[in-house]
Amino acid sequence: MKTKECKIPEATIKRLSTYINCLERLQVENHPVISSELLGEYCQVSPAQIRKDLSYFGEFGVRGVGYDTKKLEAEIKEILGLNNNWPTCVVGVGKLGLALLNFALFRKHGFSITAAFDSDPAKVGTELSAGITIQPTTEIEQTVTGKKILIGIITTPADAAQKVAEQLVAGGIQGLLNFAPTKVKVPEEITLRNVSITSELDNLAYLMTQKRRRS
Amino acid sequence: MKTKECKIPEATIKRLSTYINCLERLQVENHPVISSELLGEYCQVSPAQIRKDLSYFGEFGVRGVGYDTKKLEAEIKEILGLNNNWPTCVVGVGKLGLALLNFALFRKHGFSITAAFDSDPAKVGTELSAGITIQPTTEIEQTVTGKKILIGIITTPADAAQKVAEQLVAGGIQGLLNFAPTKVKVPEEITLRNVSITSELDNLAYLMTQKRRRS
DNA sequence: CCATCAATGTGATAACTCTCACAGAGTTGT
DNA sequence: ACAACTCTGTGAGAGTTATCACATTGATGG
Ligand SMILES: NC(=O)c1ccc[n+]([C@@H]2O[C@H](COP(=O)([O-])OP(=O)(O)OC[C@H]3O[C@@H](n4cnc5c(N)ncnc54)[C@H](O)[C@@H]3O)[C@@H](O)[C@H]2O)c1
Ligand SMILES: NC(=O)c1ccc[n+]([C@@H]2O[C@H](COP(=O)([O-])OP(=O)(O)OC[C@H]3O[C@@H](n4cnc5c(N)ncnc54)[C@H](O)[C@@H]3O)[C@@H](O)[C@H]2O)c1
Repeated sequence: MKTKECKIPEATIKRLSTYINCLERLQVENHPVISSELLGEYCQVSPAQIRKDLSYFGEFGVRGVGYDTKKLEAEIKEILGLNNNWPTCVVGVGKLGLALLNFALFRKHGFSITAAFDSDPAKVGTELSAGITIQPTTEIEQTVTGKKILIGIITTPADAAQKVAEQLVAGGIQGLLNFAPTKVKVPEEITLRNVSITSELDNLAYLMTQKRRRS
Repeated sequence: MKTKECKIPEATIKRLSTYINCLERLQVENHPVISSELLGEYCQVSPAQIRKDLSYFGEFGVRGVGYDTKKLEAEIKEILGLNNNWPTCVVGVGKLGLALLNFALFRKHGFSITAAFDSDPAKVGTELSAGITIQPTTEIEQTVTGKKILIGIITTPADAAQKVAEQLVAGGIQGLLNFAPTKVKVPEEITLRNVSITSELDNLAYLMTQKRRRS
């Protein structure tokens, strides 16, 4: 795998992630090989876009034939770093945190959730399905350090997010995925992504409103 | 509110949604007025970007002063169409579906979830907190039509997503938010957004891998 | 072994999005 | 009433991302 340049569009990375899901399904459906044309139809991306996305990282297809689904999936996982094992923890075991804790696809992408934290005394001590016990937030720092956890998922209410982020950073976390509807601030060396599910719905409402106004 | 042109960047819409959350917090923290500079710091967007985003839709600030937080929030909600009431339903009341059903921020943005469906006979009939009872999927079409539901949220496993989408469309749905890791196909007149939480984590892994390789 | 064919990989180009710098509107103080 | 000042709104330009068209490559079959 060669990485020609450092300027890969963020949108490309997002698409690579969806290609994986398509490729997995294609294998189940007995397609050992697929063209960019057909893959594009599957995941609703133009064929040229797919080829361009892949060309940033190397040549993975066979001209005149297409891509080996199994091999391409492995290559993309390598590109994204999903062939590593990423020790991950969840802070805030509420409705959303519980959903994420039980989300099977995460494990398939290399993320293994090895700890869960909550501030609610009633929840602390609860053993979750995966053999993980909910720990108090006071143990965040030492557990993250001790278990060498690299990724932290924040699913606490908004007003707790900043403090939780700081505790995770103190423990030596390297990446944070924040679901709380507030932007947390962390040192520059920490990789941070804020996820806003609400904005997806808002966007839907906007598009629908546009259509309505136009007609 | 004037809409000068039709070509609003998607990124702008996404940011408008986050501005709302910031503006709400600013009001609670007793800031009746805010400059683009400070708002930018709050939601980690450059001041120029904020002004440009807003300028697509009109003039909302007072020169030399800034923006009225309360008024601006209302304006943005109007722009996004969040001042309407959006009757919404959830299909697939699993871990994620339940989290979304109980998510308070949705209601604040104008989305009122008025029905929930699941194919699991053990779940059908369960009364959820909001006074909503889980209905069988066979009732999707008639309920969507009867309750004039406009938005459908799909949180079923991937292999059920397409069929569910078709049932919702048959009932007259206008917008779909799909959380299943597969792209569903619907008629052009339906507004569709696919949400991929996995790709957010994948993206995080990619960024972290980049940093690691660089050093 | 060569001709034919299908689908990739990519440079050029078009489209889109963000950043910058500043003119000018409105406020505040004298 | 006027001057000094602050922060908005925006055109112009830089930078980024997607699309297009086609030359190129490797497979396939006679
Ligand atoms: N539920 C959703 O569908 C959804 C969607 C998008 C974003 N979010 C956001 O995700 C977060 C969690 O949502 P939820 O619906 O799961 O809420 P929830 O109330 O069900 O869960 C929050 C959990 O965080 C715990 N908590 C509170 N303070 C804490 C602290 N300081 N340290 C550790 N844990 C703490 C609570 O005990 C609770 O278990 C919220 O910020 C919400 O806005 C939720
Ligand atoms: N859990 C997460 O954190 C998460 C994150 C991102 C995406 N997703 C996706 O969201 C979807 C749901 O995830 P989950 O964790 O809630 O799974 P889940 O298994 O907890 O829930 C799925 C629910 O869908 C119901 N269902 C199955 N077939 C159905 C059908 N044909 N019609 C109606 N309902 C049906 C099931 O009975 C179940 O209640 C999956 O596609 C998953 O990939 C989940």
